[in-house]
Order: sequence, then C-alpha cells, then structure tokens
Amino acid sequence: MPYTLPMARWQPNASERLALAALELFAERGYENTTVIDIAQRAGLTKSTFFRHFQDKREVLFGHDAMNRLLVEAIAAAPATATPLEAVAHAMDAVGREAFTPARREFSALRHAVIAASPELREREALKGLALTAAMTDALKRRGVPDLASCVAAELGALAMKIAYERWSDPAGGDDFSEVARRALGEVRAASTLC
Amino acid sequence: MPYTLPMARWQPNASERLALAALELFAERGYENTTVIDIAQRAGLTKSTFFRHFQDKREVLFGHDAMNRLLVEAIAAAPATATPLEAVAHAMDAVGREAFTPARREFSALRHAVIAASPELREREALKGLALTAAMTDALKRRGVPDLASCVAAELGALAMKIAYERWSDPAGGDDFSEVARRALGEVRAASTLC
DNA sequence: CAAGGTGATGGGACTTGGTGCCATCACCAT
DNA sequence: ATGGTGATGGCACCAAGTCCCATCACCTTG
Repeated sequence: MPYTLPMARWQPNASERLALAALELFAERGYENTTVIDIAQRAGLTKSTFFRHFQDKREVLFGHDAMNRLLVEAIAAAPATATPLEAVAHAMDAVGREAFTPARREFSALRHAVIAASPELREREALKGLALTAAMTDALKRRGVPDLASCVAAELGALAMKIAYERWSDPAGGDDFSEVARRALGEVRAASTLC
Repeated sequence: MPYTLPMARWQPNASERLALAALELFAERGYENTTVIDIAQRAGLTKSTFFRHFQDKREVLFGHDAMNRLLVEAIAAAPATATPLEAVAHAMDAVGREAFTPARREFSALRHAVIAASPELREREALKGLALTAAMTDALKRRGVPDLASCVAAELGALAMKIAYERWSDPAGGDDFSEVARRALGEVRAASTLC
C-alpha cells in the first residue's frame, strides 16, 4: 500500500465515548459501583481526561444542556399572539422535533432508568429541573408575560413535560413526543381549573 | 465544695450543636471553605460523630424534615369540604404556626442566604423541594383528589410557598408567614387562570 | 457490691471524588 | 527545521464518606 492514512493522534469524540461508557457501566453495575476510573478505562482514557470533559461524575449523564436553549428559543419564536401555555406547547413541538425523536426513545428510557436508580443522580436531575423551569420563566418574561404568570406557566409546562416524558418513555406510550406532550399540557391545564 | 455535680458523660444535643456550628462556619467562610472536621471541632466532637448524626455534609442544614410531616398532617386535617388549594392554604397556616414563626425569621434568612451561596447546597435544596411537593401530592390524593389535580395543586402550592418564604425572609416583608403565604397562594391562583 | 451489657463517642485505616501541576508528543504554522 | 498548540497521561494531594474497633460512664442484674 503506497499510502498510510494519517493516524489521528487521539480518537475522536472523547466526551461522547465517556458518556456512553458511563451509561453502559451504570446500567450494568449501578452508579455507586462504578468508579470514574472504570468509565475512563472503558472509553480508553484516564481519570484526568474525564474531569477535563465533565465537572463531576454526575454531570456525565447531563452534559450538554441543549434542552434549555431549545426551549428558550422555541418560546421566543412562538407567534406573538400565543398565550403563555401556547408558547410552551410550541416549545414542546420543538423538543419532539429535535431532542426526543423516536430514534432516541430507547436511549432516553435507559438513561431515565439509570437516573431513577441512584439518589445522587436524582438529586442532580432535580437541579436540572429547576434550571429548566427558570429558563422557561425567563423566556416567557421576555415575551412580556407578567412575572407571576410566567412562573406559573413555566411550572405547569415543566410538570406537563415530566408527565409526557414518562408516557413517551414507556414502550406502550405514543411515539411522537409532541403529541404526547400537547395532550399532557391540555390535561394539566384542565386540572388547574379544578383547584 | 462538698459536692461535685455528676458530670454528664457527653454534652447533650450533639446534633443541634453540629448544625449550629455548621451554619456559623458556612456563614463565616462559605460552605466550600469549611471541612467536616472544622464543624465537628467547633461542636467539640469529631468527624466520626458528625457522620453518625448526618448522612453527609449537606444534610446538616436540612436535617429533621419536620416540614413534610407538618404539611401532610395539615392537609389531611383540613375540612372535608375544602378544595385542594384550600387544603394547601390550611397547611400554610400550620407552617406559619409551628415552623416559620416570627422568632425564627432571622435564623431562616441566614440559612437561606447560606444555601443560596453554594451550588452544592442549592442542589440538595432542589431535591428537598421535590420531596416536599411529592409529599403534598400524596396527601391530596389521600383526600380523594384526582391524581392530576393533586399534582397541579401541590406544584402551585410549592410555588406559592417559595414566593412566600422569600417575602417573609425579607426584613421589609410581613411578620406572619400564614398571611404572606395565603396572599401568595391567591396571587398564584389568579395567575394560573391567565395562562 | 461486683459483673457484665449498653450506647454515644474517639480514632485510624481505607476508598473514591475532585483539583492542580507538569510532562508528553503529534499536528500545524512560520 | 523550529517552535507553538492542545488534548492527553501521570502523579501528588486534599476532603468526603465508610468501616471497624477501642473506650468508658451509665445502667441493670445477680
């Protein structure tokens, strides 16, 4: 062979490899029985490199935070005439289109199960949930929605999203996240009038 | 002196002493600049004893979890004719009567400021918030409120409580937590109809 | 009164998460 | 060629958290 392809000095996608290795190991032996060194070894890397890519061990399952940007942009892009909850529904559509696609349903379900099995991971998820509703609240305020209404709409939207996520993760549930989420949002809205 | 009083083998209230020492040190130098050994030393104890009283370093500021019981019992004790949010208001009264009393306002404000200053403590607080709304949801379900309505009412109640707590902690705010909370709950209820 | 049980504490060894610093070495521009 | 760049490896170190055993005033029992 006249040519040898230039060998990349490092294998690509270090972060993704670490995240995948972590998910696999957590699913196999549980979060607490997996050390950071284990994760790094399975990804062909070291502890140092792990902490260069993730702030801490929990963050490896929550890394990118793309969801917040997605929601904020979709809420901002909703038609000016939309009510707060309609803007939230618009954001759910975007999530179904770009994040919770049918192809990622199985992956999401596994990730969800792993998180549910570990107190530490549930705690981190609770924090991410707060950040998510804070981001939605902010996005609604920027639409001119009054502060309190923004808080309430974001809270109801986050609740609907949690419910929708659980239904969508279930193999028996619907395939299209947007549909499931719009229905959940409608139910939440209806329930809120009964309080 | 003919008598020497029997010296108790251990100073009493070890948990409380640890919690107080921790709050003081966190306020003085910050959570991250305080080690568990520092806390134990100020309380006249050791690291071993600290971890015998608290699951981890964060828990020392969240210890007893009396709030959940208080809310659950008050919701259960609300008149059978009360709507879900009225039952929540009933619970707010109980909190103002037994937990957030005027005498503890300054203490609560300090604790709140310490938590707000540390990411790790905010994360634990997020988890406690989830547990709190879960407890309220459960208590409402036991009143016969439908599942979804229970979720929504608990979520709105938790939001109102958060808002009320912030206003009540502020020296410029009202003195009686119950009053502040009932007003916040009314505002949240009104805002929810605008979504 | 003696003997033994109890329970909160002290203390030290050990694992793991997480930080900091420096060395390495293919790639790249000059 | 030469030197800079940037992702990585490796090591020392600190603090959180676990385990296990020793201690010793108090209490019960014979």
